[in-house]
Amino acid sequence: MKLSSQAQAFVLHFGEMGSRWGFNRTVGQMFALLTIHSEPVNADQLAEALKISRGNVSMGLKELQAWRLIELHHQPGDRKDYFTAAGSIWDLARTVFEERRKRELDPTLTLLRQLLLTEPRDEQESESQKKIQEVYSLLEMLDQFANTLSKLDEKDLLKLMKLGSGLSKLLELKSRAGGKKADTKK
Amino acid sequence: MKLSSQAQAFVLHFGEMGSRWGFNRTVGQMFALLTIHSEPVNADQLAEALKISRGNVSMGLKELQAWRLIELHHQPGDRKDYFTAAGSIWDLARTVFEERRKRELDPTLTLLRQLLLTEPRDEQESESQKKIQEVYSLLEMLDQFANTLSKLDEKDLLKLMKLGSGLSKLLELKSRAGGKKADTKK
DNA sequence: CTTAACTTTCAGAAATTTCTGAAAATTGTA
DNA sequence: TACAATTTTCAGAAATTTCTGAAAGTTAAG
Repeated sequence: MKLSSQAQAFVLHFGEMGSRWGFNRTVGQMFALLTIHSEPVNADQLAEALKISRGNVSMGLKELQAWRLIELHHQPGDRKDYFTAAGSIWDLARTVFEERRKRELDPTLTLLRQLLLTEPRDEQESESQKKIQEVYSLLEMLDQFANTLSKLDEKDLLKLMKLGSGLSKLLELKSRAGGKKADTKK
Repeated sequence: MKLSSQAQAFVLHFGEMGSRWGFNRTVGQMFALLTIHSEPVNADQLAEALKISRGNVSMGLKELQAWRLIELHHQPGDRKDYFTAAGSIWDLARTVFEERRKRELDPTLTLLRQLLLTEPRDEQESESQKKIQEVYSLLEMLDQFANTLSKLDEKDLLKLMKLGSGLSKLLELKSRAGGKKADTKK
């Protein structure tokens, strides 16, 4: 479990960025390590490579499993648990995207939906309600869009992301061609 | 500065979600408050409404300004600084999106670019390099795509997000129509 | 220039999050 | 069943982040 200096830098950086991506430093490091290292790695190796306690590794692995970012394996004749990143870089990015949508959008949508149920009692509340409705509509749409993106297969997703300025042209094209809902819009 | 119970719930929730969205609790609350409250608000009012110290408000405002999420105003005959959310809900969402891209993607792209410059010294390093390249390619593409989305005008963005399953059909359409780069792909 | 109104700063306190390591629990083997 | 290998748990310690409030800084008006 000796890391090249490149790998080392990669791992440390993912640790630092971790909190911005939704996990803590050591979880970020563990994820990065399992991502660049294609061979399965066990908990002791992680603890040694990252210089963290065995207990911390155990908690981190649990969290990465909750994110569905790692997979458990077994080596014949070895009772230890071995882990690898769950799939290709592409698969991992997709999973992170989906999990983040769930964690960042869903709870808010649920709350806002609930707030919109209660009738405003006065002018003041009516004003708030209106803003809440706006926020809700936007986040709801964003959530649906994220969902649509998640469902695209790799080929289409790649095509879409590579469009660049072609995207607005394509959207234009759609209007002219008269997309299914083009004439339904209010 | 009395908040309706709806507004109150909204503000508290944004405080709790704050950390997942890239800012701390009180900054999240301040942002939420300025978002539902259309009238300009001054620092003392924020401190009172959120029950936090004046110093904390000052720091939070500074951070929200760094995010470009609030605007400074002045009331005639009043020396205090007043703030409002910077634009419509739509504008705000766009800004959050752009700022997050900058904070979450750019530093990593910079590091990976740098790691890719050094020649691998052995088989081990060559393996790491390969993975780093894959991660880089994906994040670079994602960054470009986010950039493209940021540049779309509101009309097109709305159209795109509302496509739903129509999106893959549209992409299909593009292939058949023979997009500019369709035959250039390796 | 002086003063009063207001804002910012920042050292230390408080709150929160993360980490350790020893003990408890689990699991496979004989 | 007994035991040794391994993993998980979790109380308290350590590290980090956030918050307070008093002092310093800034600015406009007289």
